Amino acid sequence: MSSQYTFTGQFTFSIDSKNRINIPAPLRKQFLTKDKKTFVVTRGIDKCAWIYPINEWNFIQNELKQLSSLSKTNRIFLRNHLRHANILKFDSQGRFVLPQSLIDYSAIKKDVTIIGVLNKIEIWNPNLLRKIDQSDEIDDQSYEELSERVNI
Amino acid sequence: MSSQYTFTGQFTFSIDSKNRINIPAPLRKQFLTKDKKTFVVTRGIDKCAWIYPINEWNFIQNELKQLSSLSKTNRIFLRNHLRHANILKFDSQGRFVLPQSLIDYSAIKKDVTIIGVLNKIEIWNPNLLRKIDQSDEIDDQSYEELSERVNI
DNA sequence: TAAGATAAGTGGTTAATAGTGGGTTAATTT
DNA sequence: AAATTAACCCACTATTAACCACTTATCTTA
Repeated sequence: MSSQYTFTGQFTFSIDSKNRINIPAPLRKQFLTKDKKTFVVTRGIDKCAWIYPINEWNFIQNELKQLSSLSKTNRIFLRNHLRHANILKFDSQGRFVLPQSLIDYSAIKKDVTIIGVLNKIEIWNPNLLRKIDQSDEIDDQSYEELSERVNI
Repeated sequence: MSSQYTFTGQFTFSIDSKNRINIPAPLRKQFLTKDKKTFVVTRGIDKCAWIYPINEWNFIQNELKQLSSLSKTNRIFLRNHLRHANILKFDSQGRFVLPQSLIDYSAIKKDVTIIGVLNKIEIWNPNLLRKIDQSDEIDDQSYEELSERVNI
């Protein structure tokens, strides 16, 4: 079963003196109906924070349970993805406080860029994202491979 | 399954002081019956904006959901295709506001040329489109290749 | 073909919502 | 018990969305 969430779009907001971040209204709306206001923030694979709605996270946890801890790669992967996961809610204004460890990991200062990526939301330092934009171009070979799996 | 939409034709309209663009009536009619007034505007591959009716976009989204974020190529691809996608509705007059980021990307000033391209609609800066017209001629070889796949 | 009626394109005003900032109290923690 | 953190509340401003109004074009019908 695929995700019921369809986060899209990009927004640039600011983080305030109490480390609160506002979730853009278009994204926030999807939370209110489906699983109230609970979600999980954790480390992204890139240098950003990932936000999953709680029932999306539950689904991912089930996927992770399939991985045997006999494999070293699996052990490392599991550890790093679970230890930084924080279960949070947002306040009556639609904001949440981003844990200090994730602020550090994502190198977030004053402004944040928030991106909807279907089943999750990414929180970035705008400058870092811009750098990634320029360096992480997809080469033709990768596009060729993608084209065999995705038809858009 | 091929698309149910058949957008065709070219129209030149103006964008107003509030960044609103009117969808030409002939194109607009196809929205009203099939999926109300919701659609997605995003970056075209060329320097223009693309509009997809929402259920057309849902089809694309389902394809994208197949891609795992463990792959770096997939992450980049997903991010860059979803971040510029805005889910919008048009107002009671049949207009919508084009997000600033897409105005910049498409270099749109005062006038816009709106083109129907089967399952999507393109929004262009008229001058840019004219330039493309002149430079982007299809050579004979490419036509030969096309002829093997499309019978018109 | 002329006149009325309808629809289409454009413009502006008002009301609601979203983003941001801060303060006060309750709850933890040390 | 003091200090730090979290929850809750209120408030200001800017942006956005809903609403109304006018002009031009197109269609209909006598």
